[in-house]
Amino acid sequence: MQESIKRLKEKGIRITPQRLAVFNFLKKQNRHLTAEEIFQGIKKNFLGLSLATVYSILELFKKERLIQEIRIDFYKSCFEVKTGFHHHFFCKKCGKILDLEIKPCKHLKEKEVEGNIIEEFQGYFYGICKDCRENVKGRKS
Amino acid sequence: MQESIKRLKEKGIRITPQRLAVFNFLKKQNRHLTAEEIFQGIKKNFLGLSLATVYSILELFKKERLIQEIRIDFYKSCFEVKTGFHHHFFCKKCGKILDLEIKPCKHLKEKEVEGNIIEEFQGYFYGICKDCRENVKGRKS
DNA sequence: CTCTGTGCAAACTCTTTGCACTACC
DNA sequence: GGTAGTGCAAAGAGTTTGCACAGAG
Repeated sequence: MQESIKRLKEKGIRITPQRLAVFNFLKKQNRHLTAEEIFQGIKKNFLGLSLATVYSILELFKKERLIQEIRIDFYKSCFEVKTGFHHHFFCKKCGKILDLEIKPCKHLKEKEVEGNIIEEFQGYFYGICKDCRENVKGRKS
Repeated sequence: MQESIKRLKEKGIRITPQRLAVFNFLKKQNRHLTAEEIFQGIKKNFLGLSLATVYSILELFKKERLIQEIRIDFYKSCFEVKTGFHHHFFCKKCGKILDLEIKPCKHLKEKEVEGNIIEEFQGYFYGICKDCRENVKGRKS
């Protein structure tokens, strides 16, 4: 809690209960969540917390590089606290998003490619996840 | 032209003037285009071509793996004819999407990762493109 | 001739915006 | 106390859907 406040202050972010709640919720869940999920997860502690506020807070955190936005699922964004660099996998069948453990290759960490400044990289894999694959097998189809 | 018809027929896609037009336009332009751009580019040849039809055709082509969808720009999709595997770059300043020539590493072509079946990979870089970077330099800011 | 594709307009989802009110620092 | 953040509701963009008509095979 104190540590969250410190992280936000370091970035020059003014502390509000809403911001702390969003940051702590993301940290505690430690996975990718949609704005809606964050909103639902927090709102019981705030009479009248607004989804628009959640979006604006996420936008701010993103700008300050505290979190990253993942848009592997075409029709909604997920957010997660920035951790080690990793790729994501999206299951076309069940819509699940997984973190992949495979090491990203070296040149994905370069700061410049072909004259363009790289601030960020997102690696998205699409396919059928282990679970869905095994279910299909089970049904021997 | 004949070749396009052949490609579509191979995939079991029924030939219509609209589908041919979309496919040929994408092939001719040979770059990522939004649904809207495709629509605008073709509609002069079709009194009353509909944007919804363009979307449905793109969806079909995508399913048949003739084209790929690129969603590096969070708020709109681009489509391009499937070509050699490459990464994309998105300029946060001007919104331009570039193809990067860097070779993707070997394991990005694997068909299976950690038990999940991989059908597709998208590598998205975000940053400031060469042109915008130089303009800023020029203005010595 | 039949089944599939198309056009149109309306609907839908997620996200953003504008403005008055609130509350951090 | 002043500036920056919040809530609300409404707007916005891009995409999808439903249905009647048209056209490919």
